[in-house]
Amino acid sequence: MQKRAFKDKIYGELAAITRSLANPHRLEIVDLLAQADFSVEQIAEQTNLSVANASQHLQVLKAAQLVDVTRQGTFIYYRLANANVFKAWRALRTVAMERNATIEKVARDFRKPDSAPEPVSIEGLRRKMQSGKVTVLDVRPEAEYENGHIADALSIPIERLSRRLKELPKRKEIVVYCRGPFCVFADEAVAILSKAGYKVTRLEEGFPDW
Amino acid sequence: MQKRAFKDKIYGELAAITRSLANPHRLEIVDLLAQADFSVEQIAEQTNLSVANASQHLQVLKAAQLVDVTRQGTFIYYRLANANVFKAWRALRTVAMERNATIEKVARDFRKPDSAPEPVSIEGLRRKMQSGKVTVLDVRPEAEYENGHIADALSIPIERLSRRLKELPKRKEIVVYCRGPFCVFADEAVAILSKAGYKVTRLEEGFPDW
DNA sequence: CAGGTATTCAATAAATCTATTGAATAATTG
DNA sequence: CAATTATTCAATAGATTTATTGAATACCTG
Repeated sequence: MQKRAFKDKIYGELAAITRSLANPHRLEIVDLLAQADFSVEQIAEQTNLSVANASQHLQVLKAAQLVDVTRQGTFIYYRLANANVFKAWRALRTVAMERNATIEKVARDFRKPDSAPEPVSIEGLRRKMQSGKVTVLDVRPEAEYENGHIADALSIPIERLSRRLKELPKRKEIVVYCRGPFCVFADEAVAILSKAGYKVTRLEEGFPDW
Repeated sequence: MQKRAFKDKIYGELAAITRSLANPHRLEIVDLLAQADFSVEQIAEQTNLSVANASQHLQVLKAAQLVDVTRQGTFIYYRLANANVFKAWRALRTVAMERNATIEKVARDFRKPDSAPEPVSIEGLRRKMQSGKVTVLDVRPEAEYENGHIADALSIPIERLSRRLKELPKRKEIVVYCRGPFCVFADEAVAILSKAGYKVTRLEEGFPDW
């Protein structure tokens, strides 16, 4: 094989994999699958896609071998093929957040109305946890918490938070986390909790980053 | 802004940046720019593109803010915007090499005819260097060597290697490196040197990875 | 400022990607 | 086995991406 043909082949394959990620819905799906396994229907619901359309996008990811499937009865569960897929997603996310002013602006504007406090970084949370003066709260759906969570974190899914406030100690500071920097569960939790008089911030990133 | 509109905006921007990488030529350009700055003409030459076409691809990367430019006289030099762009490229490369059997196969087939020895990893080279029994050889063009190289590496651009063999000590093992895992300069060097009786292997990855 | 060189722009046709729709398939339940 | 449910497939129209071509622009040299 000639040198040029070799390179065309290699970069062509590389681009094919990259293209399989280069779509808003598929990126959202990858971000979701970083939490846990989900069925096609669940994925469609979470991402506001029709089931057929979600399925098509999942086929694209599967063809690129970025996701794996397991059948359980009539349900087919999708998951990320491995941790490197998450790392690639995160590397793209990092570049995008850093290079693209729109993303930061949109995120800030979305959160501003709640006059939210500055999010805490992963490093910051580690320090707070070592000093022991913090309650860590996971507001993702229970299944995702069970699939993995920050050690000693409490689980109160966001939609039940208002009714379960009394489970949270009033004295300690609370740090809430959810799926990732683009997940709004933690923002909603911060709004609810600060209104209820808690000292609360959100973790900047999400559990998979942790 | 509604939750769905927020997500559509965020993932849309993310996908736009990902799309700017999702093309074989643009990936090759990013891989090249990881070495040093290059003018449009140089980029076009290295990647076998017409100048106009290379320019268009560079515009796409520039619009995504993945590259920066400097004008020097009539030349315009492009460079990667920062190290995170290289990290994103590498994360994609890692996933692709791991998930896509074609890439490994093509790379192996291309190298096999030379009955090349197994490449050494970055870790492996570090160990060899500590024991001091290795000559490290950089076969990239001189400008790239000058832009940055492995400490104590010799520089002999691949096209001059055959004529400058006497500069290399015969006794020590040689490890050659070049631009990256898809760069064939190191493979050519291994072929030349092993034919000349040297004990030689290539570094699996390239200088930017180091 | 005229001529030359490096780069970008603009227009276009071919190829590829996307969402939608409705039908087909595969496993489970009764 | 028929009915049900979850998922995939197939066809298609509209949108986007790409390479090519030739012209336009920006800067340098003399």
